[in-house]
Amino acid sequence: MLGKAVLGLLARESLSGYDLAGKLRKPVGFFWHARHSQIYPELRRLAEAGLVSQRRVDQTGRPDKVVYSITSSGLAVLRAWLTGPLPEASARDELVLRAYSLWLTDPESAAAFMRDQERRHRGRLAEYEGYRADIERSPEVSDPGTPLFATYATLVRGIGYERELADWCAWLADRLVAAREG
Amino acid sequence: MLGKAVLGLLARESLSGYDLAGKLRKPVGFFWHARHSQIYPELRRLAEAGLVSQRRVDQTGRPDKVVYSITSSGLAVLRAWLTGPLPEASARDELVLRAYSLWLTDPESAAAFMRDQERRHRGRLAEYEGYRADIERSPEVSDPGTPLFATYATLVRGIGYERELADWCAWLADRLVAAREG
DNA sequence: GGACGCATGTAATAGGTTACATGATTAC
DNA sequence: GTAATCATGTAACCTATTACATGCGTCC
Repeated sequence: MLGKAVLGLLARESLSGYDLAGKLRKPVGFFWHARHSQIYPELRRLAEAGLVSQRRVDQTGRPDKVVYSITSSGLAVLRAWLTGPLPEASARDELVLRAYSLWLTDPESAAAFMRDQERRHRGRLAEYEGYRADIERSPEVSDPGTPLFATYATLVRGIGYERELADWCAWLADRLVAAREG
Repeated sequence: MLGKAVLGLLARESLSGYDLAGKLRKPVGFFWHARHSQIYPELRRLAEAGLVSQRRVDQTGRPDKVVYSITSSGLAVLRAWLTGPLPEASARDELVLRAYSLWLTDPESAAAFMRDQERRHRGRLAEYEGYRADIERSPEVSDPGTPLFATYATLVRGIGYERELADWCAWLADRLVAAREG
């Protein structure tokens, strides 16, 4: 899976391991991330499998680097994966897991906690809305053949996700205290 | 994290490892799952830490079993965790990762794929709506001090999640083909 | 001289999946 | 007999996180 994330980035532009690590620090497509300690070994594997090629780039004023490019065989692998069978997603969410045991705490603390989480996700939502305002100015967002279209699609998902989550936090916080008063 | 899921279940009722594995086969609270190979070692760790106690139950007509109960110290750990600091959730979603590279495929295949995913999530949504109809009949859902309240909260999150995801799939599929026609 | 960014790696540990393994009882 | 459910475990493998490690160049 990490390999596909890396190939997806390299299909857009050639990058060094360092650049890839930078992009994958914040989740790519808002739903995948990785650290450099994972990326360098993965690049070696991809290179050994012939899915990426490497090119040494000598630099002055900063350390030399190795730039990776996707190969035609890498592109083929990526394309085949895109619309292939998708295994059951195993959703894991610590926040919801906590909610499952929230009946053990006093409703006030629980509501305060959920309000705090709501704030967090509203913040991320606002950030994403900002990206959207920017990205929508480009006419390319309407063209499914452009990377920007795909980035936009993942951004819209990110916005929907954060909004739904924030709304749920608010709903739960309300319900926790409403029961007290009602 | 798995330990908290197990404690959360044992806070509701005492269970054997087998029972726990059964409950965790389908995600508990709709957002956490595990397999028996993970659960048995975890129970041993929890027992060693004094967070659960074990009791041998002899059975006739079926194999004997070991039933685990949460201890007061286990309850304390669970309560402390509930509203404690929540580390940044690292969202990982293969479907959205694929969307990030969907510009590489022809829009028709991509749209068909997304429609298929939409169907999948609408199905799960319908299933969850069914649970909700059932659960809402009980007056306990309004009482934050009951496990049912907490279960209901996670169910509502599951419904929101699936609906948002299905809507996004439909939106993306529309946009992929709309561009062709428009 | 020290902090920061560029650039790349390895090692230890933790978490999770798949597969291997056993053995009892019940239902067909 | 044979498949399914109850019941419990281990081992190999893969993935991911945290920490350790190095070294260059620039900016203050």
